[in-house]
Amino acid sequence: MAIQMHTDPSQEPSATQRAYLAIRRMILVGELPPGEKLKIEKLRQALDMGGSPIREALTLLVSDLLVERLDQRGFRTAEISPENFSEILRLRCQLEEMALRESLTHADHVWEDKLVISHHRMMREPRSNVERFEELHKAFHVNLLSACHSPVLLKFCNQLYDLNIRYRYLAGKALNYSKRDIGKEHTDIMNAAVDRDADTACHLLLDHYRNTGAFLAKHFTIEAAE
Amino acid sequence: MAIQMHTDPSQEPSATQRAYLAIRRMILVGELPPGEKLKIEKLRQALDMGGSPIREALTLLVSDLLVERLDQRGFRTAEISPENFSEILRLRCQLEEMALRESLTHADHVWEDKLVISHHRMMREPRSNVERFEELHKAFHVNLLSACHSPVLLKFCNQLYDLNIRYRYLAGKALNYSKRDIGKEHTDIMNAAVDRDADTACHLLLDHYRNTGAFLAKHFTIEAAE
DNA sequence: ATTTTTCAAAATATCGATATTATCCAGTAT
DNA sequence: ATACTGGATAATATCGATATTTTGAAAAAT
Repeated sequence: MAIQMHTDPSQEPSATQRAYLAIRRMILVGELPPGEKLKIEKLRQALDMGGSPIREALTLLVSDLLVERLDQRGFRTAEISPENFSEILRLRCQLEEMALRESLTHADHVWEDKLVISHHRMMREPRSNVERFEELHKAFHVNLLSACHSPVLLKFCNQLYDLNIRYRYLAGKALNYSKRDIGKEHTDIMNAAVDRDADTACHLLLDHYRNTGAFLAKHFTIEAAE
Repeated sequence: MAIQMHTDPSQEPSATQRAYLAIRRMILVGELPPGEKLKIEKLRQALDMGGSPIREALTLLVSDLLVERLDQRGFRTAEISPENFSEILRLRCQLEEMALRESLTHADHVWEDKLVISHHRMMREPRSNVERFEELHKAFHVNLLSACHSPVLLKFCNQLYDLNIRYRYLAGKALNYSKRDIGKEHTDIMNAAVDRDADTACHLLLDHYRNTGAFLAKHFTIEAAE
């Protein structure tokens, strides 16, 4: 997360913060399609604020690789491509494996509790509420890595996670994930993690990512061929 | 780098660009010490421009982990710590190894020429001109990895490189690097890379980083104990 | 003495207006 | 027709001013 979060919920967020979260969401879920020009004036009106917080939010999104900045020519949402997708997947597997292994070596019972709770919440949420489910799904994966003592690595993983989730949204709801039992995959990962079995946990996690990746890649190539 | 560079040098850079480069430099070389409050008004006067480009530059620097943003309480330069330093070093070794191996598998003669040239320029530059030397030193290391087809990974490596260089500047000019022959280390790395000998090149590169790292870590602990 | 409250000074965040710069299209020349 | 040029239009980048918010210190209360 590029923005510092409030710990005090009574504080209402700054305009920049609101703009950041709103635009970020719109890009992730595909309301703002890849390559779309982001006109300050339009966003200004849509979010009902001045130009400064919009510009600042967009600048923050540049660092998340969700927005591109063209000097003197404004902002646009990041382009997508099969190469970019496979790069994200590859990097994600490598960095998350590092993070997961380190997380498991430091994992204590507080971590374990958080993990179990986030797993439970995710399993309870109906898949129909897509955005809410994705939120809980992300929370589960973040918690898995959360005992890793490397904030920079976690930041990278987080960024890559978001970039990947964007591709998942863009692929559309058409994703029934064929015959996979996603619930079981998560449960197995959690169990291996709770057992501190790093090899198994990493293996399961990366398979989980790669299976989804292969599925999405197929989807994109079909779409590109049409 | 977060900012889009101009390919056309006739264009003069935007105020934001100027501010970004200037402030970034000041942080890297230590003119703006760690944890320093970055007051818009002060920077505004120092760089002779309005507040907007300053804010935007600072926001870009947040993504580089060189500046921290505290919602409603402005900006400050990132703090340093021994933990942060060793994290940077560790991550750098892991990511640069990945990048170097991939770079070497794709390395062609254009890459090789660029590498040799940047090595030559670095070796010619007197160490007395610190900032200029560091620029060339960075160019050499960037070129080593430049054939890697993973822009995101390269971006990460670049960021980590800058974070590390900052620690080197902060440690001060007191660095004579004891008995090491830095020039030879670079030449050896280059030769292994030109031979496409990934194992040797990685080994030498990581030793190069770890030796400097150990040296700096010693320096920091001495300083912290004083 | 320590904590709490209050209030002024300082700094930030944001807005609206303006100066700059890019874009697009019509008109002209080839 | 096609390629270039000029100028109107739209969009961006930047500024200066204002509204909020934080900070720090003095006064009041425990």
